[in-house]
Amino acid sequence: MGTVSRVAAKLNTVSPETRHRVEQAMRTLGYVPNIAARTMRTNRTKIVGLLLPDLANTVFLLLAKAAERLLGSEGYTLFLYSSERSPTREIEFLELASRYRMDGLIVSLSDETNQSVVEALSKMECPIVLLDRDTPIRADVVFSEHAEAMQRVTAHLIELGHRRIALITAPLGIRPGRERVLGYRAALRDAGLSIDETLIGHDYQTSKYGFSKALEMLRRPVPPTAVIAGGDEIFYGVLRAARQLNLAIPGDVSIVGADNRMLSDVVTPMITIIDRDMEQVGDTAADMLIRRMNGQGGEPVHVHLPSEVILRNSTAKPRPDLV
Amino acid sequence: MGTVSRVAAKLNTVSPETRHRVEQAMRTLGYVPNIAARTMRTNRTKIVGLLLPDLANTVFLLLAKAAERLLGSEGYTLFLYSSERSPTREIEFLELASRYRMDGLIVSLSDETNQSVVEALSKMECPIVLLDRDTPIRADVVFSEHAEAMQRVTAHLIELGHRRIALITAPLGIRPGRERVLGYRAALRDAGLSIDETLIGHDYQTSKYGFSKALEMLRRPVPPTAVIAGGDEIFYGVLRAARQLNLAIPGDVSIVGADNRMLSDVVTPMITIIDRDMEQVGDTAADMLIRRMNGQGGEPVHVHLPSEVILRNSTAKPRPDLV
DNA sequence: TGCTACAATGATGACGTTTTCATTTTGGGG
DNA sequence: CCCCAAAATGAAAACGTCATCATTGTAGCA
Repeated sequence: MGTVSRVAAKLNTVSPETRHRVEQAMRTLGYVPNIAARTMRTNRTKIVGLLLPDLANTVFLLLAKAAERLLGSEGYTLFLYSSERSPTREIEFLELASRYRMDGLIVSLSDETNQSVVEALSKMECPIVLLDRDTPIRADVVFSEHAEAMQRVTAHLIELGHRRIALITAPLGIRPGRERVLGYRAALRDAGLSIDETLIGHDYQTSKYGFSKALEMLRRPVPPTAVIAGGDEIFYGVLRAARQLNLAIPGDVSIVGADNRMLSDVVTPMITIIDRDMEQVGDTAADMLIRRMNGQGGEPVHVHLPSEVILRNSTAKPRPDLV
Repeated sequence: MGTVSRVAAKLNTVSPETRHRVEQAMRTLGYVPNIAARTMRTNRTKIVGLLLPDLANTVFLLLAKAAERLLGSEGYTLFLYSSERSPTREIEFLELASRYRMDGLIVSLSDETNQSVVEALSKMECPIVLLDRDTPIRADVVFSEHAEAMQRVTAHLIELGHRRIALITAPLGIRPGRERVLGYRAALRDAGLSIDETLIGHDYQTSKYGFSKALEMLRRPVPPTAVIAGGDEIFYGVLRAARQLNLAIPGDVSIVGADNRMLSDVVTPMITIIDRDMEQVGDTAADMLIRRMNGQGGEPVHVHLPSEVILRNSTAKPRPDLV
């Protein structure tokens, strides 16, 4: 009977006595509401999909945790999916979201220039919040600030006396990669230094690439005296390369990492990093999405969140004989 | 009409011509099947839930990836959930699984002695595969071997000349904690060494605990010459403690880690670890679950998978003055 | 007491799929 | 050329919930 539904929905159009009776019965019968049936009737699943490039990345986990907390308080369940940086898997995820009729999506693309992904994304029916990507899609976006922090930390290295500073970061196909290169160039330009293009790497966002690129650079006859790693994986790779070459940090080479507080804490010495508050990113994205799922209309909203440079022991003056 | 369903289900009771017509129409109308409706009719969601204690743990991610691959090939979607080692969240997950009518579950409990979790688990209707836990629940289980590998690595340290070997591992409320302590004790016993209970820690499975416990032990007037970390987080903590005290590895203290290949690769020096093939664990669990979901009956199956000791540079003879 | 107004509850249909059953069409053999 | 078997297709019911509408019960007021 419809009354059961009224009890479940906690409406107040049911007498206390009846409510009690129904609740009693639900317990003894082990009644569990059938979400599929509810979904068919209401067209809402109370599921929000979160698409991430990579789950091994602690940065994204902080974000996911924060988003889950906020969405959970509104009765939503978070569905976590990792694309492994594969556009094919990104499209598969969107397919999944359509079929299961998810109520909303938070999406971090692995390549914002990929046409088919962007097209599939723009065809979605549910509200979407994008993470840190420039696309023509009409959707809310949470941007992280990269250029300015990169400019600051590069300037800091220059001030310490570094002249050959390497930057290894994500491809230019995603905004963070582009922005970081921009900030880096700006700092060098401001200092009146020429830019050695061979000291900039932005081919892949993997630990392997960070490793091999850093290795190649640091083995040159005239190696860089500092290496800036943009992004978690590359950071790992750069650290491995430094160790492989038995380079002391910061004695032989200064290193700047990104995001990964856990790793940068455990490595000797503690690493200077560019950090951002991923919980804030998660909270912001979830909040924007909840509003949209509640039917709030209006133009797409763009939020910009700051990054922070945390100076620690991995950056110091270069050895005079290396400069 | 029912024919559409026949086309979607790829049954061969439909003429090629009609099939083509229907597929054409589906494309032009942008038809996406409604899983909720299908679920209501068939009582299957094609969703498998994976409950993990922690997503930051790379060990579990390898497992999840492997399971997802195998389940995906059978048309299942993996729903990932982290309990954050909270029994409350574990029960919430089971609630979720019931409401959404998931087809099967793979579950790693944070405390197998928790009555309400075990009870909730035993009330579930769908097939369940447990990961490495001893419970009275009638379900398939994938066990990892811990005791024997721990015994081997402890014996190795004894052979190198260590006499005060610390073990910091997971609580005895989960099988890996118990088994590791067993193996450790067995090795000491076999060598005829007495066991210093103050060198065994098994209170929490957190980085913080590993850090503070290792710090306390290593600061003693007569500190251990080797520390074995059982589990990922504790491993992190032990490394941080060693760094904080400026202890050289393995000069001042030998260290044995667990599971985390990524971390043990990047830290100087490379760390001796107890390792296991988590992809195999994931594959095995997924395979067992798929069989059950296909209706295969029979007694619960228990599978035991091996662990491996990988000797690297973090274990060496203790300094003579320390022994 | 009798009427109205409102609260509480019962009955019913619709959501989109699958499946079963009935009907129509097709093709082959007598 | 006709009939029957088999293949193809159409029609209809059911899954569990929620929302709408109709009905019953109750209390308040004249």
